[in-house]
Amino acid sequence: MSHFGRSGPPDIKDTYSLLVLNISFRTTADDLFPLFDRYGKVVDVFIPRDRRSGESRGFAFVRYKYADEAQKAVERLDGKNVDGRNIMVQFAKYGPNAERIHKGRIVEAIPKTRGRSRSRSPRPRYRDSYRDRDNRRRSRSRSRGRYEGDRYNDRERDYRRRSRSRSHSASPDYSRGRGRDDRRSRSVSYDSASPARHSPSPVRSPTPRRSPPSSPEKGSHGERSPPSKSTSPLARRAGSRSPSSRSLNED
DNA sequence: GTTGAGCGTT
Repeated sequence: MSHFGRSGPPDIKDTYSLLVLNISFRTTADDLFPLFDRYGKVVDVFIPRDRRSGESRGFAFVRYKYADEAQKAVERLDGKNVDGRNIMVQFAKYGPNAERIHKGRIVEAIPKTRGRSRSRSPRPRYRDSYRDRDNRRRSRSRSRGRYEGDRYNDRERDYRRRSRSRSHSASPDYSRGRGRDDRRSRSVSYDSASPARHSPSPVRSPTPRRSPPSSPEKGSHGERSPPSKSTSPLARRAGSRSPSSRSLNED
């Protein structure tokens, strides 16, 4: 998708991959191509997108044919304002298929047994990601500023907290105050939506009449028979009559 | 309609 050929990478033998970060979510490969093509021969422009949502993840990969052109593009386009966001262009460090990249150039895949006991210094085995990339991709965005630890595991949250202390400045007082305010604000919203504005007790369901909060009921009818063991007066009455084929006709 | 550190597809 979003690249020239629809059969994966066209030709990655001597191309130089550039990683473009901090681009807008609306920026597409077609928008980046003319911008990067001005500084050299762009072989391919690819923007990883989410499979479920289909939206861009906010970064792109631009492949140049020559290193000097790629280097020039990095220096020229790094920090350039594109679509309202200043992009960050740098050489890619990792490859799509575990290829080794030397200064952005795809050298070769990781060999199995070759020169293992050479005089080469033992580089760290843990390169970085490739094992948690799916994890952090799930919590890609927009769930970080409000509710944390709601459905994410503790290890995931801890991982993000420690690793992303970059522009994160929060004090316990601020966090506590905001949480309290937020909670109260939400409660007010619910009361406002209720037909009866009176809420004698801040806890308990605001409508203890006949419809639980689980039923998205707005008016008077539209209540199907609950599939569970709900013993609502209405449901029980209907069930007592015709539990099989009358509920559809009844209104 | 939202979000914002990072490293990629048939």
